[in-house]
Amino acid sequence: MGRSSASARSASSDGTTPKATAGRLSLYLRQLELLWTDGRETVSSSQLGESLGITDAQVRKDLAYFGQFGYPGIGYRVAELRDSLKSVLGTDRPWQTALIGIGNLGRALLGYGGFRERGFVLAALFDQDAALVGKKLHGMTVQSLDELESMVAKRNLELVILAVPAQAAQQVAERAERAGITGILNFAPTEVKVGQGVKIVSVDLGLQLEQLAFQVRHGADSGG
Amino acid sequence: MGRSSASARSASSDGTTPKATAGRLSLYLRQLELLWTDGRETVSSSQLGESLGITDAQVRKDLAYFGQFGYPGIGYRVAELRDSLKSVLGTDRPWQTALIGIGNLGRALLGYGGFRERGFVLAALFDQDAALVGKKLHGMTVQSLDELESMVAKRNLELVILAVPAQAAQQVAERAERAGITGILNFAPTEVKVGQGVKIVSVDLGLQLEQLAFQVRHGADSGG
DNA sequence: GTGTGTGAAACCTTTCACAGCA
DNA sequence: TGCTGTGAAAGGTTTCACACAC
Repeated sequence: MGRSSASARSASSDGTTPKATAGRLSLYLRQLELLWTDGRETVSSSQLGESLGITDAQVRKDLAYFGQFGYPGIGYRVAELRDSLKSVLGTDRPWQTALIGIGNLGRALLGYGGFRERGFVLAALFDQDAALVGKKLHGMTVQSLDELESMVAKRNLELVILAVPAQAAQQVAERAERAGITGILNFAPTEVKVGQGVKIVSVDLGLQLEQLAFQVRHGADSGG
Repeated sequence: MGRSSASARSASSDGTTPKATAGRLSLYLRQLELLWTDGRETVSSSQLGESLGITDAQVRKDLAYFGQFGYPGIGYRVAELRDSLKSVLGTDRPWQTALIGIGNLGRALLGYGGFRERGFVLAALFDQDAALVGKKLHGMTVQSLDELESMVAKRNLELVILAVPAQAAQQVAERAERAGITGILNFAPTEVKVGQGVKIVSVDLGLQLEQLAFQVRHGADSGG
């Protein structure tokens, strides 16, 4: 392929990113942030992969889907690759995000700094419980779900973190979809279906513990 | 292979369960619990897969790794398959579990009913912060990490839910390992390394949002 | 007819190995 | 020398398609 001799070129690829590769990009980025705070200037594919249990060839293949970031004989420039990956992942600009469901988990997520750090701005809080509506948490007022539609417009909300009970999840997700949301991070332990225009990532905490139990029972290699 | 004509036989397979299959077993189980509460007696592989976006052949292959659970012409008996999967996953008996790190996230996990429901018993709470030690939460007293070793013995603790800050995660994980823990569910947004005898499953919440952003940006199919 | 269990084919992912560049 | 980018080989996973059972 034609390579540019100067600085690396990031691209959205041809729309064909292997699923498995996408999942590792975030890991690389997390590691690069760490290297950067440690003052590292460059890193090789084997060094980058080592701490994550990923082979050097795998790292190079993954990155190659998005452009030519490396320098033969040198490796990758930490700051440059970090910025490129942010751009690929879409976190080079902030994402306006709503939190729906202000129960135990919702409140914890509200206090979790990791979202803002990665470019996600919690811009609105919603709950169906009238007893919660109007309460102030972390400088924001909990609103009724009835205000979802108007707030999507007003605050340009794009993503929703769904922390409602399983029985309510599908219904609320559909409402968010109609309101124009494009992505849902679902914490409810149930399958949620939405149209093609909305992406969903689900995190079922109980399910993760179950997976751990399975690995402990059978001697599955976790890669250490 | 030789089949028994009577009821299905569950097995730990030959130790070779495809990684991908293991990840789906929990989904099947979750769906089966739902079907069971709905009063369904039997379910076919296509019905079971449909709601999860999984093909019928895939469902049959996955289940076949662990035995012959199905009845030709009928499908699978819901209650029987549910019990078999619980046995395969190891959640047919309770797992004694400790929660380490009683911050925002830790407290939320403490209030989350999904763990106990699936067979995980929170049997001890630990935190390094002296200001928290001695406090009572959900009927349990927060203990100093110094008591971890004795509590592992006293309460037969097997798993740890690690909800500590990233900087502390590695150190605490090693301590849990030395104490005899066999599995760690890690919520700290960092790589944690332990010996072969300890399994780790990591859940990085920020990373999940990043994956969602990536899917929204590029038009990745989430399977709907 | 319905629906499982399973070889074989198709597809996807990872590893290997090496040309080429600094 | 050190290291990337990448075809080709190896390994794993999913889908197909059908014999067999109820």
